[in-house]
Amino acid sequence: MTRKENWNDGVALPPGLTVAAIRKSIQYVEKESSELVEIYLEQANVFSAIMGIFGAKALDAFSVYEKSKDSNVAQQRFPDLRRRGSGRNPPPDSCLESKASKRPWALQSHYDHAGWYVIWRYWVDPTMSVDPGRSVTIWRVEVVRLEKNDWKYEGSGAGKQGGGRTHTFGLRWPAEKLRDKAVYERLDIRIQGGKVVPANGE
DNA sequence: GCACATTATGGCGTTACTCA
DNA sequence: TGAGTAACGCCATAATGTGC
Repeated sequence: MTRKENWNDGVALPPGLTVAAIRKSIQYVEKESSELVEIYLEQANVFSAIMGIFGAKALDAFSVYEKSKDSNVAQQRFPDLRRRGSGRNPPPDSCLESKASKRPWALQSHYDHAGWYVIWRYWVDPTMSVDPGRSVTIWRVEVVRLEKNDWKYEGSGAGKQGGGRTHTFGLRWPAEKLRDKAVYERLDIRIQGGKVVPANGE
């Protein structure tokens, strides 16, 4: 493998989560999602949701975190994952949320739950120029413990008068909060002009 | 003044629950 | 049983803020 990558041992991980589990998860998500790029081209938001789901699925398989046994909860309630044996209403330290985004820093959610978050930053490369045979590349993975007040309410103009998105919560100062939380980082991909691009000359 | 990050606001998708 | 509501999953872009 020729990819240039960096693993940062200094990032705090939630109890029981290992770097090995994250490594396997990255491989799994990249492989599975590469086969679904058509969805990205069709509708990016749906693809991104699927990326998050793949992330949760991988961590369920490779770590001590697991999806809720109650399928209703697993499908739509916080958290995506909980530590094995942490019970029905796990404390924030045992909650793990899997999120995927193609944006460099920003993080949006529909809820302001406290807990651990794993963020899969991905890049879609239909020409497969960065990784031959692979059209989806995870270029950074952040692991961070967030509190309720790290989230800022972002209102919505949607209402009786007309459409719009439903309200969201956005992470305050994402770049500052996440800068040193990257447990994994590709060195041959960087942020330029607020966009993700392959580094020149690689 | 430029480059970049952040904020605000526009959009779309699914599924489950509640209640008339 | 069907409509409305609420919960979840996101992206894009223009305007504004900030640091060099």
